[in-house]
Amino acid sequence: MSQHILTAVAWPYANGPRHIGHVSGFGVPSDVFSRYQRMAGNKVLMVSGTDEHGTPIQVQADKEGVTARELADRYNRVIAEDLVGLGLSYDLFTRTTTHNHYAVAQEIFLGLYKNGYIFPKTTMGAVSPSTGRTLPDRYIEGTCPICGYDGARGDQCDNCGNQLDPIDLINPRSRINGETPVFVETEHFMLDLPAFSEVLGTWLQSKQGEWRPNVLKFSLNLLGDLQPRAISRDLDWGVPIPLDGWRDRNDKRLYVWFDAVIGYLSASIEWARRSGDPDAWRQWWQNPDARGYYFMGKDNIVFHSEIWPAMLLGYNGEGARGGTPGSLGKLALPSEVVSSEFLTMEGRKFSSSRQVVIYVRDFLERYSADALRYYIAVAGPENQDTDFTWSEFVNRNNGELVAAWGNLVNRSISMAAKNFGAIPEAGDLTDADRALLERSRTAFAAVGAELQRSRFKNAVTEAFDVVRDANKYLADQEPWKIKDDPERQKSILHVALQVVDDAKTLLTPFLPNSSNKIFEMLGGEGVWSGMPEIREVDEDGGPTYPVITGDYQGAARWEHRPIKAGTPLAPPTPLFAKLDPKVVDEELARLAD
RNA sequence: GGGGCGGUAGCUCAGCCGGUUAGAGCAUCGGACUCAUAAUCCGUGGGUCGUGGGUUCAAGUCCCACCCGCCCUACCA
Repeated sequence: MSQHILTAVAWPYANGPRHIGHVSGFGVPSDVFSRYQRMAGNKVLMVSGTDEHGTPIQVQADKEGVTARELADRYNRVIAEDLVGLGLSYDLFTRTTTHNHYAVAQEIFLGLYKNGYIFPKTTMGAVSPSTGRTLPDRYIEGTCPICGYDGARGDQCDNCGNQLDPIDLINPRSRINGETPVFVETEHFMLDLPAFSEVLGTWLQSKQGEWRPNVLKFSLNLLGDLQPRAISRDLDWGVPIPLDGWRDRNDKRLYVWFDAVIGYLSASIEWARRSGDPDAWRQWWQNPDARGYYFMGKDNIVFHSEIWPAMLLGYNGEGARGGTPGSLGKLALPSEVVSSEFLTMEGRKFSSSRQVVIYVRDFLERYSADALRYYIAVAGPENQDTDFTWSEFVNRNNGELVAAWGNLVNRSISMAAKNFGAIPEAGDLTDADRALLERSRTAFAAVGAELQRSRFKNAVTEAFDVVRDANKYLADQEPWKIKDDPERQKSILHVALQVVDDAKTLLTPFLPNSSNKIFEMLGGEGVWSGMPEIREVDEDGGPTYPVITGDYQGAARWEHRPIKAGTPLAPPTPLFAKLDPKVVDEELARLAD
């Protein structure tokens, strides 16, 4: 039965290029999942984009002497290129600075407002006297009034751990330019999260046994002390507040997190419009059989398991204050929040400022996308923080991708090509032949079940067990020794090639580039698993911007398919590049800079 | 300070509701083979499961305390 699957991928923040820690959290897992779901016959809509509003972007733009818009334009493109390079199959990767996104974000705000879940409140805020801009708590530091530590941040003292109010800091100063902030009254809009604690609790409880326990436990725990949360900011960079008297103010904008999570919906709507059927998005958001899977790193859990669901419930009129759905109609909550832990780098935290970082684009300049995808799938931070080391990367690449899998493909095709020039016919099968064929066939259900649950490590490990068994089979059968019995030799190579073909299917979600090559080597025509591309688009003739999209309706299906005897075979070229162990030292030297 | 997660072989990691001699891959060592990017296959050694208590016939697996690492606590996945 074909199902509608929304793959909602966390929106990368447009303040710099992506490093491999970022893509190990939201990128590769979401793509593996989506490719699998498409192969399984489901209708996948995979959306995301760059998150371009907020104070950090404004601050960095000021620092570089450009406008926030210019900075966002730059990194929107850089990030899109990073993600395309990895082969991430977004149906639409867009951005939050589109007219469409502004309109949808404002519609959600209005729906919540009309249903009584948003209310105004006057608070004291810190303002930078020279720029007139609000200073978020994090951008203020000073002496802690409790312990006397001098480097306390406005929201918390790192020394004694106490939560602080920036107005209490002794000698407060801006971390941006050192000046002393002034505190003024400012009016903001608050999202009434407590009005959702009961309905969120019921909803979360229903996910027991389905979600990863760490995500669920964390989310349930937050329900205890939900507080109203400000969803506006004193800033001129962001989505305007769509109320009379506010709309035209250039000093008030929606809080970046409020608008960013709406991106999942606005991107779905933009995709539908570009596809020619403006209502197509409803199949993923209003169809009771559709499922929505959200992929992110662990620091994002609260926004996806608490705030975004609360916003949807409020828009639907399903919080404690009741209400009616807004003009878009009732919207679906996440089915599952899939969160990754963090990747560390040679034992240290990723840090762009301290050069403890590997950018995706630098990585892809020297190594293949499949090599990185494989490493993240098999050794990534799925259940706990994990450490990326270059020696581990080289070992995995050389020992598993090249020696086990690449070599199996190469030796099988090479022998068959040399001896028969085509896929040979199978004669009578022995027990060993049947056992191996059975092995790869049953792997589809086993690997598929793991992928369905987002257990990528288990999935790729099981798929690789087939590869190991196939190498063992060849070692046992020794087809190179039985030159006097070409019929038997044909059978063995037919079986080996069949299992190679099955394994390439099993590995397609992880290694789409190399699986596409194997598909061609074995005589496949057309596209096996589609790859993404960047297209320049615009909105009603406005400025163009890049989006990631693609046609992913390839031939790939999650099933065994018989190879055709007689298909011509050419001598193969290696699939994966073997790495010289010296690259470990070279890469470590780069880090030490 | 509050909350969450983790600390298992040299390395990177699996171990669901507690149950026989704690697993995988890589690395080490020994052997076999030569179709293949010297790749493959077989065998071998290696861990008082962070520390200290407790519950139990039985604990890596439950409870308590502590140590260490990481995340969130109004914006670095």
